[in-house]
Amino acid sequence: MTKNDPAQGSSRRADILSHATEAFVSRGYAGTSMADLARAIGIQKASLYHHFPSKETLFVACVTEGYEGAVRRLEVIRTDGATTDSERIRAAMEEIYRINLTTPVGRMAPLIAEVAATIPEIAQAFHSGFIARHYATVTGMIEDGITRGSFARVDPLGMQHLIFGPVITLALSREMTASFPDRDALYPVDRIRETHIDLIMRLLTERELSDGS
Amino acid sequence: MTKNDPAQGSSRRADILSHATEAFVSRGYAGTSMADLARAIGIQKASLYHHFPSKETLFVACVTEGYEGAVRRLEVIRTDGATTDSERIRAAMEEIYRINLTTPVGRMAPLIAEVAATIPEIAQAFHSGFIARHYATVTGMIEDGITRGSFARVDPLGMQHLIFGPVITLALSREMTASFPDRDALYPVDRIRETHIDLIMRLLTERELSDGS
DNA sequence: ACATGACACCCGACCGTTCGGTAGGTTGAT
DNA sequence: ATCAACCTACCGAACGGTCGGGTGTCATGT
Repeated sequence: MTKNDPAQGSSRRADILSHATEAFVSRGYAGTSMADLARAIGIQKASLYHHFPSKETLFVACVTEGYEGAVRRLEVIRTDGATTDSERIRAAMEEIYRINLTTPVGRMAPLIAEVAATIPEIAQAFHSGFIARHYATVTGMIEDGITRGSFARVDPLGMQHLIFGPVITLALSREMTASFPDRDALYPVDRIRETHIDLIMRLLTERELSDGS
Repeated sequence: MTKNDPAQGSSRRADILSHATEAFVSRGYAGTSMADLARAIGIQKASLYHHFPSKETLFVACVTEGYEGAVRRLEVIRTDGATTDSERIRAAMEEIYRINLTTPVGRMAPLIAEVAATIPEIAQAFHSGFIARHYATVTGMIEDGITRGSFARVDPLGMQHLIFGPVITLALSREMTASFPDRDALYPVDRIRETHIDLIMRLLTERELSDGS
């Protein structure tokens, strides 16, 4: 009958956000009900509405408050002057793998696509606040390397898709096969990541090749 | 009051499937209601249940009947003996772009991930029926090329992710930004595809490089 | 030291609406 | 006469959201 969490002050909000993010990411927006969510947290539905005025508001909070840290960590890697261009790209790619495979942020893209038609503002916010900044940071690192002569003159846009595409697709594939007993054999993260980084580094540091045809 | 479509015979089923696929793909499984779907098609909800006994059955039909043609077309490209290994890879990649960007099949992966927990059979079917066969075909083409000496000795698994990842992510990105006025400028399909193919061909046909470090 | 009231937090019960699904009848072609 | 195709009308359950009220905390006035 007493207050559930007297020692923690207002950690309820963060508790709700983490549970809601996990639920939205794994079951979709429409597939997540406020009643189920409240049950998972261990409070009543009306208490949920005390912290967030609507399901949509809760969802927007999950998305926007989820990516801030991830964006900043990648931007820090770019401005880290203590390493070489190649080492920075490698560190950035390892961070991108970490974000997309071990945090819910990387599994949010399908979620945004699902609600983009009904909540257009969320697609704009996610794209300008997370994706565009993520892409711009990596593209900037590549352009830095080209300017300094460390990298071959590749198309930064093409490289951007070659760097992010496999990671995001891998996160989606693992999400889709989460229940498979042989998931880790089908999608071995460490091997795929190392091979991926190796191939990207080859393209970035190769000497100019003669144009094929 | 007369029959709606007297000339078409039993095209209603195909009509339902195409409308349902589009709805599922753009609004998610839970976000698609049978009533809305019936309204979009122009029939009553009970008529929907005349053709499909349940929402889940309809969904499974959308998925399984959606990828058969796509898989076969790619397998035909592999066994086409009239072209070189490089031309086959190029043709396969163009077909992969076409499938993922102009048909609903390419946008189904997030959908499968959404329902994987509640309908486990669908994830298994989609993975073994579509993804695994798609991957195996491309991996096989690469191994063919390596065996014949046309390609460098790359890791087929790594190349597989480098080939499919950017395409699937591009389809997802364009889905997510469908309402943006500048979507085609943000994600210019033709330029991204050509650059992607070019980079893949470079990796496949490059002479052995000295190992960087 | 103590009463007081504002406040954050949470609850059980309930609202109107929509959900997936069903019952039973009508139509039109074979 | 039969039967696939389609209809109107309806069901119980679950949905997002609201209501009035209960409880513990804390700053304040006396």
